[in-house]
Amino acid sequence: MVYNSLSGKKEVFEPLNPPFVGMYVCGPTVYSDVHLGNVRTFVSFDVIYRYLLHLGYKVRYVRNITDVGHLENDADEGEDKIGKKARLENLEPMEIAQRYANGFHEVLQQFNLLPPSIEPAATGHIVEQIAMAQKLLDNGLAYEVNGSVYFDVTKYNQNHHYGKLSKRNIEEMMESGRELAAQDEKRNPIDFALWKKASPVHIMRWPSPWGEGFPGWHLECSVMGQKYLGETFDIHGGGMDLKFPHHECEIAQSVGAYGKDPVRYWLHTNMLTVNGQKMSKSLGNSFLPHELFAGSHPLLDEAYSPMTVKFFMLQSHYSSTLDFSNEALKAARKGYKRMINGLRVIRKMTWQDDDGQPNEALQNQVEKQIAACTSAMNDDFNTALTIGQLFNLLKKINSLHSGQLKFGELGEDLFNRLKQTYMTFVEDILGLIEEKPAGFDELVEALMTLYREAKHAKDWPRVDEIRAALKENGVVVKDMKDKIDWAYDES
RNA sequence: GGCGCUGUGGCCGAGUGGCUAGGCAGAGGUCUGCAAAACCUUUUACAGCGGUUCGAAUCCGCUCAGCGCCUCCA
Repeated sequence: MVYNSLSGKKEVFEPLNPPFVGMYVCGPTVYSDVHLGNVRTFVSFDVIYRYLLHLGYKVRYVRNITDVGHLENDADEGEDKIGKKARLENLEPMEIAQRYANGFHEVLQQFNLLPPSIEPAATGHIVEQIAMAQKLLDNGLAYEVNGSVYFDVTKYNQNHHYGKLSKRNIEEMMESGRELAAQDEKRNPIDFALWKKASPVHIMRWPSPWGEGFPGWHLECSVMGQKYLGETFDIHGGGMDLKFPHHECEIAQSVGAYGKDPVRYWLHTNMLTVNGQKMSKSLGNSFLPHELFAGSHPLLDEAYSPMTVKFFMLQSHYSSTLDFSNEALKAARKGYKRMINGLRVIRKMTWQDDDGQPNEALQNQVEKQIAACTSAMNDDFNTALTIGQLFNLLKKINSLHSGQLKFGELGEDLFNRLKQTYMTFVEDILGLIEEKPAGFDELVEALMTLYREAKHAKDWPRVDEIRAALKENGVVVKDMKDKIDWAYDES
C-alpha cells in the first residue's frame, strides 16, 4: 500500500509493467549546498528504492540534477539561480553546477544512499525540452510571446483539471493570483514558462525556434521522466513543497503533450522543521550536513554523525513533519548504536544445538515480529514502525547472546529467519551501517586481548584502566557469564 | 482570504474502532570484583467540548493551539 497524493488515499501498489518499476524523484537545484531537509527526501526515497528492490522489482530510479531554468524569483521573471551564482563568483555556470553536484553526491554517500539508475541533467536535455514546448505549441496549449513560450493554463483547463494534484481550482487561483507588473507577457498570471527568452546579460542560453533562451523549470522533469521512464510511469516523488506548482505543471505539460497522465502514484515527503517551523534556505534556519557532523551550527549542542541523523529521520514516517532538536538527536544516537550493536551480535551468531526445549509461545511471538517488519514496510513504507519491530527482535537476539534465551527454544529454522530478517532490514533496506574510523577493529581487538588477560589474572586496577581506555574509543565492555565482548558506547 | 495538515505519556515518535508500538529518560530487579552492557518488571498518554457506537486516541461536529502550500525551496 502506498499513499498516493493524487487520490489522497492509500492504494495497493501495482506497477504498470511488473516486475519493472519506474520511479522519478526531483533532485536538487545545484546552486548551493544541499541542506538537511533536502537530504530527508532523498533518504526517504532511497529506502523506498531499496525496499522495492528487496521485493524483487526491477526498478529504474531516475533522479535529476537541475542545472538550469530555476529562477531566483516568482513569476518567471527572476534571474536563473545557477546563472546568478556564476555571475557573482565569476565562474562558468557549469562550474557552479558541477561543484554543488559533487558536494551533493558526497553528502548522499555519507548517508549511505544508493546511486540512482540514471541521473540526468536538465542542460543535457535542451533539445528534448524544445521539442516538448513545440509539441505543446502545436497542440494549441502554449503560445509564444516575444521569444518566450508560455503554457496556457486556462485553455488546458477547459478539457483537463489543472490543480488536481494540489487540490485547487483555477478560479480561486486566478482570484488570489498576485498582481505583478512584469507579467504582461502572459495571458494569465497562472500561466507558466516553457521557454524564456534570454536577456542580453543572461549567461545560460541556447538557440531555439524562438530565439536564444533557456527552458522553464517544470519542463525538464516532464521531458526526462518521459524519455527514461515512458509517457506513463509508476512513481514520482519529491518534497511536499514541490506539489504546487512544480508537479502540477508537470502533469499539465505531459497531459498536454502526450494526452495521458504521466504518473500513477505521486509520493510526497514532508518537511523537516526547526522549532516547529519549516527548515528552508530562505528562512535561514536550515542546517548544512557538514555543520551537523561537526556540531558547528549555533542551534546544535554537539556533533551528530550521518547515521545518527539518518536513523533519526527513519524513526518518523516520511509523510509527517519531523522536528529537529538536540534532545531528539541524542535519543536517536543511542537508539542507532543499540541497533548497530545488535547487528554486530547477530552477524557473528550462529545456530547452537543447546538443550533448550521448543517454546511455542515464544516462537509465535517471534514469528509475528518477523512478519510485522514486512507488513510495516508494506504499509506505505512505515520505517518508524519497522524500526520498532526490529527492536523487538533485537531483544530476542540479545537474550540469545547473553544466554538468557536458549537456541533450542526458538528452533533452528526460526533462528535463521530471525537473523536473516534483522540483518536484511537494518543493512539492505534501511541502509544503516556501522560507523568506525580506520584501524578501529585492530585497536579494539588489541585492547580486548589485554582486558581478557587482566581479567583472568583478576588484576582489577588494570582491568579498570583498560576499560577506561576502551571507553575513550567509544567502546564499552560486555562481561557475560561465559564470554567477554564489546559494544559501541551508547552515551 | 482559498486549499490542506497537525495536536499522543518527561522528550521524540508509530498507531484509524476493541488486542503491549518503539527509542530516549525515570523506578525496581537479575547478572557482576565493582561497574557497564544485556535481559525482566514497572510509572507517566491520546488538546478541549459534544456526538455516533456495546466499545473511540482512532469516525463525525464545534472550539482552541500550531504549521504548510498558494512566491524560490525537498
